[in-house]
Amino acid sequence: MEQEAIQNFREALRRLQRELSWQSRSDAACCGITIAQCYALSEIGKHKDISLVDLVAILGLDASTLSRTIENMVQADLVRRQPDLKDRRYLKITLTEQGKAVFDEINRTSNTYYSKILAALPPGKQNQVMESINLLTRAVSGADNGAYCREE
Amino acid sequence: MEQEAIQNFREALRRLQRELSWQSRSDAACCGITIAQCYALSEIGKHKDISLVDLVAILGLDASTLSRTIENMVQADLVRRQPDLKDRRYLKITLTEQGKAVFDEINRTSNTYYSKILAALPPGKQNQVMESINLLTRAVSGADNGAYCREE
DNA sequence: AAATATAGTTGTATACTACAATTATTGTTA
DNA sequence: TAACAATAATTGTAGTATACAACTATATTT
Repeated sequence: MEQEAIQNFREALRRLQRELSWQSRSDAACCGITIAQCYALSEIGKHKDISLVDLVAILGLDASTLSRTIENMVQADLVRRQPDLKDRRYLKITLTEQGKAVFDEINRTSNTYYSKILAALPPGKQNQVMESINLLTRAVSGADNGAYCREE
Repeated sequence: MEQEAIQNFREALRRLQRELSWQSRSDAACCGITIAQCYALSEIGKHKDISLVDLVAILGLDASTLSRTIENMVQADLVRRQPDLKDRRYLKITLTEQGKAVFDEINRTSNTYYSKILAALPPGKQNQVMESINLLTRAVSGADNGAYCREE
């Protein structure tokens, strides 16, 4: 494979990554919450009722990290924590009314934002870009991450 | 625009973002440095000689944040800080020998990694994906971020 | 020469993150 | 059934990231 093509590919992905992370930061900041909270909130909102350990699996964080994030969100009256009566080791994490409001707000502003991006693409390219994103995601997640590190 | 297409687009981008950020973390972790250091190191390596304020502009961070990151990298013997004799307000930040070694290491493993991703794309789709990434980056950076926030 | 601007550092505060150890609950097995 | 093992969650500890505000040193402008 040509080195130059790889370099370009790498640079292009990094640029995209930077733009997207910038967007994420704005996304959260605009709703008065942090990024970590925004991600957690989105997942909780999608599931209505989720345990900490399941959330950990989705978000790829340590349980202790997420436990504290949730604690902060409880303090901020965004989510509730209730023991699961069927198995009292588990929690049922749910959105409060205010949490739902923020969730809706995020969805609304995000949709507005992403529709703008779609509209900013050259006409007739939306489908191609959409397909490419999915192809790329598959390729990235399928790449052998284990072999990426070298032994020390 | 159809709500569903927007939702799919948003979800797809978030998935991609998650995969990419995971990769970045591995990338850095494999070289024994942090992500923030990895980004800084890459830019310093590309420029050979750069001031803190220029680095701030590229990375989009606060000067105080980056000042401390650089301080840590000096402690780790990855970079050097020298006053610019032409204008003694500026620093010349350069890579040490060890910093160069890490820089090369990052480039080597990154190129290996990205070539794997390219190879994992369906044959004949590489160009389309590459084009799409660039189109997308332009669209994202061009989207009116200022109007994204609502007044409080 | 004084006022202003710029580059960088330091003080302070908050958040994110993970690993290790701990508690409470449930499941397994002897 | 009683001891042991596994699981869910929290807390202790510590490093890093981050930004805003205040500060020092140098350079530019008026």
